[in-house]
Amino acid sequence: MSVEDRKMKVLQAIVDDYVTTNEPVGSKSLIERHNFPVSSATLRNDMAELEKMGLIEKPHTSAGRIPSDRGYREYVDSLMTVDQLTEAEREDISKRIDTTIFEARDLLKNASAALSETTGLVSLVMTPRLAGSSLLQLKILMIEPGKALVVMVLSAGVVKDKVVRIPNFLTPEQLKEISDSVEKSLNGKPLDEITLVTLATSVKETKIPDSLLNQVLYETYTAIKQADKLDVFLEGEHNMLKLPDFSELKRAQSLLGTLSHDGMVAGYVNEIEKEKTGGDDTYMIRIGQEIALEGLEDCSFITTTYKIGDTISGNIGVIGPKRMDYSKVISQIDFVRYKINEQIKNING
Amino acid sequence: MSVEDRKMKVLQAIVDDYVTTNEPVGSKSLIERHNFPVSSATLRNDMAELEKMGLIEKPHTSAGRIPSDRGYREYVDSLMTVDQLTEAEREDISKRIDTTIFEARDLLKNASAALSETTGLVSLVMTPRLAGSSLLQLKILMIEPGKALVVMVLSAGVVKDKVVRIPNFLTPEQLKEISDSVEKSLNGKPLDEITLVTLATSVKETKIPDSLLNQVLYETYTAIKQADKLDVFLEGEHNMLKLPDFSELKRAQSLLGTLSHDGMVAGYVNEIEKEKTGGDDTYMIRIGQEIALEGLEDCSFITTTYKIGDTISGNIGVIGPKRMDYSKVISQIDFVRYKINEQIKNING
DNA sequence: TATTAGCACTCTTGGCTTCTGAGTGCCAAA
DNA sequence: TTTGGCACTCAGAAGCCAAGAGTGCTAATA
Repeated sequence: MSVEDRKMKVLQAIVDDYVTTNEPVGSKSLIERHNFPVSSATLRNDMAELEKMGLIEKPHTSAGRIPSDRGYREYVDSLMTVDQLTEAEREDISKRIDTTIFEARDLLKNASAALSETTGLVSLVMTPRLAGSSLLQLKILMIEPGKALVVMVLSAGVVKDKVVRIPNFLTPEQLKEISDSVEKSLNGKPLDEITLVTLATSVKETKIPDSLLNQVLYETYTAIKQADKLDVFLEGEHNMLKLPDFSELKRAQSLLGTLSHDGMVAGYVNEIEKEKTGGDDTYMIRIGQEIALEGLEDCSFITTTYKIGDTISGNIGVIGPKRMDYSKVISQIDFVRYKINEQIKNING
Repeated sequence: MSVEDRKMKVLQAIVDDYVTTNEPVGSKSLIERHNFPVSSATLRNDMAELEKMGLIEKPHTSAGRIPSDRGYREYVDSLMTVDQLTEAEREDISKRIDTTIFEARDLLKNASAALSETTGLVSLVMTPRLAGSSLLQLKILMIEPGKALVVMVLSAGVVKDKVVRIPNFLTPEQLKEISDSVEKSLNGKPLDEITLVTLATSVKETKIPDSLLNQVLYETYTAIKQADKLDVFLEGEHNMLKLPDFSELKRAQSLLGTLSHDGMVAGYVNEIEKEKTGGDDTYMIRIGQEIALEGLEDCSFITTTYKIGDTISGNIGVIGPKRMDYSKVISQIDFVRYKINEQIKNING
């Protein structure tokens, strides 16, 4: 084994040990726990070099080493081995997923809960990105005078709806006329290509007075626009309090404070998703300082993609301390993702 | 002022002081802050008696006194004066409430956020209790073969829907036939009086084969039953970490752990709502040990009722430390409740 | 009887010191 | 390049002490 190889083994050992013990790891305990065929003095030299390379660091002079953000990065990119879950672990996750759920949103919530429970971390699920999916049906139903329900069916059978205000004296027949023309002309159009103008042209031939028409169109438009809004479910925030990493109240405060702004988190996940290079089944991992959200400096994000049909996708993942068992967590996310995909196929098939 | 009266004044002063300072309050500082026309020794005697009565207690021998649960109860029931919010405070809350929201659920979420921000505590909003409200419309819309949307309009214009599975080869016409008969016969019926049998009799006269019919009926039934499910929104859990009352990690852990089970919290609120004696605009206050939820021994619940129309109601309130400014919080809840009621009237009117 | 001054006693809190042990860096030898 | 050895560092635990806030009790007083 070359010296370089050994240094990497040392880094790997440091990460592994630190993740399990949460104690800075020193040369002596490293020798004890792993069977390096060299002395502690040699490891000390290696560690000094790893530190020079910026992969590990000391909390203070006379302490052991902990991985730096770059150290974790190296570990995740090159050293870590992701192994399969055991049958029991798979079984455990499967049990938590309710196979009777028939609506995507509920399914995602359920999966999120399952993920947070099995990892003991914060789980994160983004609702599907629908902007690019197309409108297959659109119905405007009269609820009562002045109030209607816009129901949209999108690609892959996703259903969205919204209650809207309409002119009081619009009759059900008029509404149906509008609804039918809009549906006819928008059918198959991607959501993000629909504009107020598209809508207006679609009803040119109806005989309903413009003043009435306009409000209905505008409300319908907002309903369509709202349909592709991204929601995020965060679950298990309280798990973070159990971790020694957040036993300092201030850290916990700032972490949970930030996580409470789910819009910000959603925005961030969406952001990094755009920068993603690999395929749908790869992982986005963001470590420590790489995360551009206040209060998450000591955290890592791991997210991946689930799919609804061929085109629609969303994200699922976890937020945990930098010091987490990346390998295990990744395989857990992977299995949950697999379950989601499977069940969605089930629903749509 | 009689001796008894003074003792109550002393209790009141102790609660007030303790709420603001979070320090056990002693006889001397009591004299300093309030102008009791007696000496500290007299107050010491009074305090000894209040302690005998179980209204205050000592954390340890040589500390000041803090209110006991019963002390808070006495304070809340008889001593506290609830005063109006200032114009600025009202203004602040009003600003946080988005008046463009048109759907009850969103409105409630928004109000919940507003309440949590202004109180700095955890806000709690229950979705409306719909079990007793009646079904005004019911439509089953075909989404794609095998999949339909059940849309229900309830009293006061509340809309609920659910995607359900239907037999693959059921035609839109058949579905419409079922939908129409069901709607016709259920029209005006309270949700909780609808059973599978009611549904079955409503479609007796259709010519659709039973095998097809049964699945649709069953799914419709589950949709109706699911419509009156109570949800609860908790917001601002992270605020609790800022309070000195939960600076001990263990308390914070167990509190947030329990709050993460929102089903349990919802169940509990529903429970105490049933026991409620006063009118709709009264407050339910539960203090410390009175709360039958693990981890909330140091908390108080304050809830009240908002209304949708004349019959439908739900709860809104906060969860905070026992040591909170009851008077202020109550007036804040009250104002948010007022805003909700007002805006719902707006929507429905 | 209700109130008050005085006093001895209690207990937490915060500051200080000391001690211990794990860990480091470096040097000289193998 | 590796190793044994050694002096040095520093966080954290343990122990100690003094200060301060508060109490209960007693005896005197209105």
